[in-house]
Amino acid sequence: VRGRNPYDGKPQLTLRDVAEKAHVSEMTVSRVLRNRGDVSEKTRERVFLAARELGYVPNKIAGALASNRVNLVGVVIPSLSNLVFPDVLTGITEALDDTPLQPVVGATNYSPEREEKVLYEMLSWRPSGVIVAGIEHEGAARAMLANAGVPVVQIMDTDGEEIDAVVGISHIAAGARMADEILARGYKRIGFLCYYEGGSGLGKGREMTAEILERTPDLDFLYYSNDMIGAGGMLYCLEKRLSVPDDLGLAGFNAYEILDGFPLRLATMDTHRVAIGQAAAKIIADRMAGIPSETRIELDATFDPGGTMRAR
Amino acid sequence: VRGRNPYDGKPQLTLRDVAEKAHVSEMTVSRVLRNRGDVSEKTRERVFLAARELGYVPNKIAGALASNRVNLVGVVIPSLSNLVFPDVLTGITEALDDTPLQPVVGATNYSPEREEKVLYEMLSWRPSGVIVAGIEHEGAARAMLANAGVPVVQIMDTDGEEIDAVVGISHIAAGARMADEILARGYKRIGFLCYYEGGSGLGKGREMTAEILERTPDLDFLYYSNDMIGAGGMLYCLEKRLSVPDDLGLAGFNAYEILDGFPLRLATMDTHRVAIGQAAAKIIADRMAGIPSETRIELDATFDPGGTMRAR
DNA sequence: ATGAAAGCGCTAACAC
DNA sequence: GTGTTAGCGCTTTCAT
Repeated sequence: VRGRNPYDGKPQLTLRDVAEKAHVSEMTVSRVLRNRGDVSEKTRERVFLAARELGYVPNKIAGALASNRVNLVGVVIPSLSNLVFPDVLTGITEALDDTPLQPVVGATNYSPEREEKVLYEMLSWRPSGVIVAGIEHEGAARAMLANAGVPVVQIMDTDGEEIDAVVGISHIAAGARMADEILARGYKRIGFLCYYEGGSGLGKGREMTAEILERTPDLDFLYYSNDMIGAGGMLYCLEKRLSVPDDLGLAGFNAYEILDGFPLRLATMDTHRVAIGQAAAKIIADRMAGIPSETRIELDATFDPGGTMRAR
Repeated sequence: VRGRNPYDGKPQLTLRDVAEKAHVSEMTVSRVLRNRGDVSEKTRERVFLAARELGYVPNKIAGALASNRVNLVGVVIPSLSNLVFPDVLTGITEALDDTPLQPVVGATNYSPEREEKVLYEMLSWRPSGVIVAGIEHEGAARAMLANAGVPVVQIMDTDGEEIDAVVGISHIAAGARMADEILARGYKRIGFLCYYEGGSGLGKGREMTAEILERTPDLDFLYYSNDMIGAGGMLYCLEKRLSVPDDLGLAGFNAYEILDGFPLRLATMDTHRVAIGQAAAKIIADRMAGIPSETRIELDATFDPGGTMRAR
């Protein structure tokens, strides 16, 4: 009588099926399968056997509705193609690994409208918490997060006002630190190259570097908005036999591990993305466990001069 | 009386709340919010207004339980850090974008035990379909997939027996094709370097290349199991001023876009990962729509000699 | 065009 | 240690 998935051939197995086979009540089966409450070793074994023989897979939808508990953590990030975010996810996964919580990822493709939609979808599954990239949320997105009724951790950037909790680095401070280092090493004419990756970062880095050096040949430092375009620039400079780091210094941002193995190590700021993911996930796990937690964790980006900045 | 998420302060808004505010039945609200059935324009507006003013977010858990319909597609892949899989996901997302289906990703970290667990978790949410990387599933994983009762699409490799449907390339054929090309270009002493990425592929490629050339200096071709270690090897060879591609040819596998911008374009096979994702997702979407679909889609990997193989 | 009733599969609470 | 009961918030079905 009731709706069934159009594709579905056989009806799904329920607790009742297992209960009948094991000659116990549904409740006992439920207890065994969740390791909850006291069940005698004998019944426990009978139930496990029955469940295994039938190939029973519990229905989490029903369980979640009944218990009002959904052990999912929504993670809303711009993109999986940007190397930054898989790193964050690694940290989140690690931190959640010894909890019952599981991450569920949604990508916004850097579009605020899409972010709103993804958030709405996420929240409609009533997750135990939400981790969302960025601190500048406004309008509907901010309202949804503020009214989510679950822990909300904004990550990556701490320069702004958090809705609930925030974990990240101050990009302003990180930029200032890099500027200090550049000046302290005696570079004077500094170019800044900024590109939000869509296609190949390396190729774009080459292009942009060629262009800026043509336009302004007397620059003695190039600061790139991320390591990938920075690495492209580096390859270009090496090919043109420019003297790096003496006549021309280079620096990127993020410390991508993927670039280990390049001819020169690019100067960069390590933004500790794995640690950010870990800390964010820990906040949610702690809140679920009733442990009070920080609402603002500001990590320090770590400067690394690599081989593309001269000594100070 | 009933359980509530321990973190939950305020009770969640229900259809009932919206219904009361709009002076209609829950049923009417449900119809309006799902665009289902005939509702007069006037009530429709009243309902939307009430829902918006309250900030109502529907509870998908309840909806899914009642309708036995979950518009999620489980995607089980080894890792998000391996560049291959974000590409596949891009394709999946694209293909699902104009359907009600949404992808949900689980990572196995190349561990069969973890894959089993991830699959079990996925299936317990009763998704509309499953896309899983790899065709060699055995034991519990195979049984779960075979009995899932929903479309199952195995992706990447087609060399094996599919459970339900399969989309990918024949890695055997791709390897044979590359071998043909290597031989046709007159290379004679061929080394094969294989590494499943964990850390930096580039660095590993350098190391392995140094090692194999030391051990066997008279090789005239190096075939890498993937582009990333191949690119590392290429950087090493260029630094050592080896004559590529004349004295030493190089080839990788996968055609990573991220490498565009390297000094030389590495010879490779394009494995069409985005297309694989698209086709896999389309199979599931079609099945949901009742459209019969292929159960075996074998794409041809495309050979690209790049700049690291001499002419034939 | 709208409403009433039943129930999806499971779990919290309580009884025994 | 085990069973009984009620009900989570929604959608299906059927009645009006």
